[in-house]
Amino acid sequence: MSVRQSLLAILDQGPCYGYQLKSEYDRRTGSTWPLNVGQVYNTLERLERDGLVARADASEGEQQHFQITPAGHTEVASWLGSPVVRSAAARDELAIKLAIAVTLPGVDVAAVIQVQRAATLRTLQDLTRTKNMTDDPETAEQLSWLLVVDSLIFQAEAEVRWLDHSETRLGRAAAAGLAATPLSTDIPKRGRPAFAHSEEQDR
Amino acid sequence: MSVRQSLLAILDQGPCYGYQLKSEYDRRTGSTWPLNVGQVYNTLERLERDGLVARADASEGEQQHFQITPAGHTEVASWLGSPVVRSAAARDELAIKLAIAVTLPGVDVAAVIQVQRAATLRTLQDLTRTKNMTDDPETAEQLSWLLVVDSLIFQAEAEVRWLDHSETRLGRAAAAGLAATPLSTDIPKRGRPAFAHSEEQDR
DNA sequence: ACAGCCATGTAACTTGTTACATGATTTT
DNA sequence: AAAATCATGTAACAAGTTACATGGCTGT
Repeated sequence: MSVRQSLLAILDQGPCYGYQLKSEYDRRTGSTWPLNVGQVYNTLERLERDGLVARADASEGEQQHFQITPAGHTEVASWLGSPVVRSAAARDELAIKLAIAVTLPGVDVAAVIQVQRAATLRTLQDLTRTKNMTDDPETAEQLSWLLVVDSLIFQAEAEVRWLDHSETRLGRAAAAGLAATPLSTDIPKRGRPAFAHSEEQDR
Repeated sequence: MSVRQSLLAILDQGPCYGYQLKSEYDRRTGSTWPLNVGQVYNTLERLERDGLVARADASEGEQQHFQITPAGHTEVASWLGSPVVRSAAARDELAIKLAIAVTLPGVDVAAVIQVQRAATLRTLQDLTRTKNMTDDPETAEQLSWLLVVDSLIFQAEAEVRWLDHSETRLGRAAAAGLAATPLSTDIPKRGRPAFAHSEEQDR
């Protein structure tokens, strides 16, 4: 939803045409998450469909300007006024991955953690290096770009901490003789073996 | 991609039928990110289309078992063997939101930060309370669930820290007289005013 | 009998994303 | 003249998500 909402928020500043919106977006969020131009036009079409923006009728050969509608304005205000809920909806791919890996027999979870940590540390280094190049921002765009980089750094640091934490937790669990579970064993109501090479049949 | 990959990884343990996959997924990742059953069947169909799983021919009235193909097995190994890259692709909705908000004139960024922090702190409290209920895990599922909760806690903490950090940074910027930029002002090459009520025309 | 879970699917839809075609204008 | 940038779109597709229909089985 962030592309859609961002473009709408920019449009709340005044009418824009497609290409302009793309450059505005780039100017404001930097090159971290590049935006394909085509997506702008798609998004605009969908925003128009939902009644949040409207085409300003251009007088012949003029660029197609889009302007926000009252409903769109309300939407932007609501977006800016309400927090982003991260736990719900947006699945954390890494958390899920590790959660799955832990429950899977025969998977070297320690290795998974190690690979991830190495990658994240490398990312962290790159980010820090990049950031040091432009501290002390002079424009609002530089400032917002800096905030994005900060965010990535904070997140990456938290990720590393979590990986360390998980590693020790897993060590303790292994020491306690806790092993991963194969498919559907708990409460074998109708005792479904699930494995093809399993002996008994469940029906 | 996490749902698709997770289901495939579970299938790597042995053949499953649709409903079973859903419960396996739930058992392993807990209730944080619930999975709709319908999605399992959709995902299975797409995995089959991509040649990563195959229908095991059921002998009359039997459940439709799916089994992983060699290609699917390779895919799982590759998934577990390579790190999740977070900075690329996956846009951070909050970071983008704040980055946009900072560059938008007339937006009370401090308020946005405050609302977000309040919400995140509340989430953090809930998570901590939930976690304390089941520390010291006894099964691999409890362990993986705990890791997920830990992950959310670590992330939420990082988020709060980042929000604080951003607040002070914004304070400094405001003190330095740094203001948000209106639409397309930098380098007015062909001097496009962008605002409808603007005086001059650019072409 | 009925409620509730087990089980399988289908259809419709969302946002995000990329590849491609097309032409105008500007710069080199 | 050629290359780069500006500018607008279209078409197709990916993954995620939900609502709905359908039927069997189980426990009360």
